[in-house]
Amino acid sequence: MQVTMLASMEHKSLSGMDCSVAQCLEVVGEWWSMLIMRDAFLGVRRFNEFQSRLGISSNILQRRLDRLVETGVLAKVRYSDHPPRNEYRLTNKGFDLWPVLDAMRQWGDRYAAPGGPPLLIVHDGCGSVCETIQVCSSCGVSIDPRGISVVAGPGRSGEDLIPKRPITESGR
Amino acid sequence: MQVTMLASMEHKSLSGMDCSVAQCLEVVGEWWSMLIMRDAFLGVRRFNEFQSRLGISSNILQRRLDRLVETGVLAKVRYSDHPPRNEYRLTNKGFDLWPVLDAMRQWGDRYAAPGGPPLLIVHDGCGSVCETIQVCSSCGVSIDPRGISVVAGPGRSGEDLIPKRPITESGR
DNA sequence: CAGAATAGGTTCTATTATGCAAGTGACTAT
DNA sequence: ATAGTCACTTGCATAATAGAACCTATTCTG
Repeated sequence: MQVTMLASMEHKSLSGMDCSVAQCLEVVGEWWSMLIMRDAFLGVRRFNEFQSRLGISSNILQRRLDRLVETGVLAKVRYSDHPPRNEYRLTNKGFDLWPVLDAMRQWGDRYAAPGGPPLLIVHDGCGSVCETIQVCSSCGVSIDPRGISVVAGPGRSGEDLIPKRPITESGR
Repeated sequence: MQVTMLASMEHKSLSGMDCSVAQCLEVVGEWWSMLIMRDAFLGVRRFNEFQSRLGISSNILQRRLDRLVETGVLAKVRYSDHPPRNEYRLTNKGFDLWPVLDAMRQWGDRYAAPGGPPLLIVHDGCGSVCETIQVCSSCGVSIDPRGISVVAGPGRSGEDLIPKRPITESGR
């Protein structure tokens, strides 16, 4: 699998990595990136607003925003020329990170929210507070790792695949 | 929102943080953690196997494994007493991180896999290569951020919520 | 018009984490 | 007896981070 470096630790790229999870981490795996994206989904756009909500130092925020723009998940949009002012908005590529963020939110709600979930999601379509469940795109049935098999795709040799076997401590 | 620190950077905890995404990142937000979990889902169990697949140094691997055990997503299971040998298996809590990993994989496949997806998922139930889609747990319809509203839950005051507005550069 | 405030940064330094290499202890295989 | 494996642990140089101060342009306030 040849991972050499995780998420580009401020620039060492792991280009050759043939794993999509690692590719995703290269974009949003740095220390504050995911929280910046979360705030972007909540409607935050401006430097100062990110900074005050996150409590991050401005130099780090600047580097993260620059990198998120560079990798194409945020776009720097000028909204005033006269004091030169920019805001950061999600691109479509950034918007598509929603399932990742949503999955993290649900996991955190379940395992690390003793006072109940901090945020609730209301599905406008049906009007109810809901969770997100994962279903198979072919048959629409709910899926989890126990009901799937992993095979090598076009982007990899498959030599390093381990034969299917129980993966949890309880032997599932 | 009061984030003070992202993912515990090797131990500074951000205890008071009322955001489930941040809570999740505190467990798997460190540099190699998510890739270790990915390998665990692929069936990797032993120290040496993680090390050789990831190309990570042994001291860092040790610290990551210890932390993943400490936070309860991996379990250290003794499989030999006589040379004392342990392996690391997913707990149920770790197993439930699957949607996060899967979402990252799909995003990476879409935006960072020029040679095609490195791995394909076959749904054993229907036998076809498939993707995962997210649907509303109430009505079963596919959802994305445009069709939902966010409201404060029991775990938060809601004061810092931003009124719903377009979040992408294209004004959606 | 002077002075304070705001937005969006940049620069500096101390602290902290990482990567690499080497070493340890308990065995096992030859 | 010697070499090798597995699961760690330690030390050290390097790199990334946090925190604070500083900077520039512009607007607001008195």
